[in-house]
Amino acid sequence: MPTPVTLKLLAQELGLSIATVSRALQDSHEVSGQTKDRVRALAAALNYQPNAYASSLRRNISKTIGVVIPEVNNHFFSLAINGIEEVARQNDYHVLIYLTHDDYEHEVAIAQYLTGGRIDGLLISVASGTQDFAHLQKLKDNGLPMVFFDRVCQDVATAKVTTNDYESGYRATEHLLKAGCQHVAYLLVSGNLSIGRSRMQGYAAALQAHGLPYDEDLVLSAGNDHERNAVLIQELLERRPEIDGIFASVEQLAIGSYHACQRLGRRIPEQVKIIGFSNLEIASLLNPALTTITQPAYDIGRQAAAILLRAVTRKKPVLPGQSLVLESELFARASTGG
Amino acid sequence: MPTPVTLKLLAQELGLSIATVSRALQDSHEVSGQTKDRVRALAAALNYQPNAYASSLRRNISKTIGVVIPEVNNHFFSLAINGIEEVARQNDYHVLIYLTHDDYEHEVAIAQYLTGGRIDGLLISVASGTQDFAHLQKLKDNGLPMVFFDRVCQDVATAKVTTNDYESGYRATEHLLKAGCQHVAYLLVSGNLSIGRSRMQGYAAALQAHGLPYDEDLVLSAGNDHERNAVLIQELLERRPEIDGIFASVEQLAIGSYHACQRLGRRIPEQVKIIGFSNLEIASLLNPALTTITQPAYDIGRQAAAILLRAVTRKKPVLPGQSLVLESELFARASTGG
DNA sequence: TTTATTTACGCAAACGTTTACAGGGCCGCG
DNA sequence: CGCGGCCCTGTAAACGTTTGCGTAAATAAA
Repeated sequence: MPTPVTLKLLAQELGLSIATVSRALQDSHEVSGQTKDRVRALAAALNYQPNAYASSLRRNISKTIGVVIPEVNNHFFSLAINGIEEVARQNDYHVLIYLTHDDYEHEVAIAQYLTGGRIDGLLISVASGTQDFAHLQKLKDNGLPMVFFDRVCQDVATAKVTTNDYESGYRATEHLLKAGCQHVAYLLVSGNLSIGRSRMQGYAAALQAHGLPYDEDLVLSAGNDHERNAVLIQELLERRPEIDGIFASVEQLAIGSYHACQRLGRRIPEQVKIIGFSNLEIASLLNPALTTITQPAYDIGRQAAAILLRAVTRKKPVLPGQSLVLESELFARASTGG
Repeated sequence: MPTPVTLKLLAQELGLSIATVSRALQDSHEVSGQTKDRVRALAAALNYQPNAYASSLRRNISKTIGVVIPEVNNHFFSLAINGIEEVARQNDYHVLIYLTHDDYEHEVAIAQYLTGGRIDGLLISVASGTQDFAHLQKLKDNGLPMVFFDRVCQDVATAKVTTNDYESGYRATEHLLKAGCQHVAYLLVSGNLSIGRSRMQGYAAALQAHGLPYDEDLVLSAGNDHERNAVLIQELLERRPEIDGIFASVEQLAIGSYHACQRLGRRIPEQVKIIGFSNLEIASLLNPALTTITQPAYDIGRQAAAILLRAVTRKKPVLPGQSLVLESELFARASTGG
């Protein structure tokens, strides 16, 4: 455990004051070129690394952003993190990560943590169970810049980065209808998720546009337990054998649908066609290849981080007007008869 | 931007000294029960949250660990992060995440960052291109406790959490041989990856045990570019048409093999059998279902974090003797004829 | 009563940085 | 020669916390 090399040490070694050393390292104009060179040389030689906490304390800036997401074991979120991390790195920012496991209580506890000034800004995708947003509003009221992405919360006035969920829902449903489906089920995760709502509205609108009734019994609200979800889907397919199309509003439910069909011996796409929101790179290798609505997850992460960091580095608030809506893409594959 | 609520504010409000307030909140025995109650009540009312940086600076403890991994968009690592995050949370620790994108330069830059005292400990899975470990050795010499997981570096004397790579390589190869393969190719990512070596040794040993020759031309060293890897595999299959088995030492190369076979029109498993290391939950839904060697990724993350945090919280060094080897599991599926 | 001991609190220094302010040397200009 | 100005450097305070030490009051021991 060697003695840490601090400004004080450098100053002593060089016969300078701490202030001068500090300024030299910041390339301040009030220190001579000669001195700068001497300081920099020694700093490099001793591998000086400024103490992040002392600096943060003094400047009230941590050079760190927080990312709160439901889970990381999910292609959408892991791609988004990739984008976030890249932008953060470009701006010399560090990334703290927190997982809510899609649980409201966890989310509240994390929000509580985050009031300690540990981060300069927050990127968050709210848990599906979150109905009350007081904990997030409080963070914002405390002056913490934040940007929502994907799973946003409309009640908090700040920027949000999302995909065109309504249109995507419409297109996905229409894709099934054009493929000949007459009885399309809609699968969503329960809770107040705004994206679930938007996509469902698109679903309902497409049905209506094609003269089909909206049947509430065909809408399945699933939970967090993957195995249980598969069972729920299985039960739905048994209860309503006329179902010939499934629109899964999240990837996991598309997977669950595959499992359900496998167990029931229903053939995809002959008996049931399936489309799902998904960022699986290997959708094309599934049996059968899955038709997907794919969100630009990486870009969502990048853009959300960019908006946040722009605000943070310029010390300006994040405005709702900076919100972005990116487009998702439909890849037609074998699961819908393609 | 309300005035932050600090110890000073609480002290003024209560007519106490800062020291007493601080001690009260730490439940110190040198402050009376009455006063503790008063302090706690006000702290709760004003939602006092200690300034993490001031505390870190003073105590020289950040309650933060760093996680350095090649990428997050990878089932193994995202599961591992899940485990890490869980253990960290249980210990009231925060998690900083850094991605190397499997690039040595990135890794060095990150190591440089980390010397600032920002973290109390480090969990790392090294980049495949990393051959020189001076940057990591320097971190350790600086007194930073670290634990390697999965992609370890043998040269640094600290704990490592891995899977039984040699045995897994042996079993995987044997599985192909027992399924009737005569010409088994081995796919690895280039670089000095110790896991790649161990798995390959298992591969070579299994060949020998079954009286088959080790053919260097059947060993393909791939890179970071997924598309290019698929092409390399394709070329290998064309160059050596007798290949009837592929052992992919990482998930991505199993996927690449599927793509290669798809493009060449080779049927799996009739013409080519494939087995791969993988943590894909949906391996069973692939076309055909992929036979996998699956590592206990979540547990690896948990165990590595546990070892690290035990050392950090007890201020003891991490010893090589604490290393752990977990067992991976073979799931036989259709891609090997199962 | 005096002297030790405990209890409950305050004072002040320290962690390593950043930065407002002051000041000493040196120049040129009046 | 005196004075303002510039260039460079140092002094010291501040960020919010933790903690060794001192101390006054209260209690126990002598």
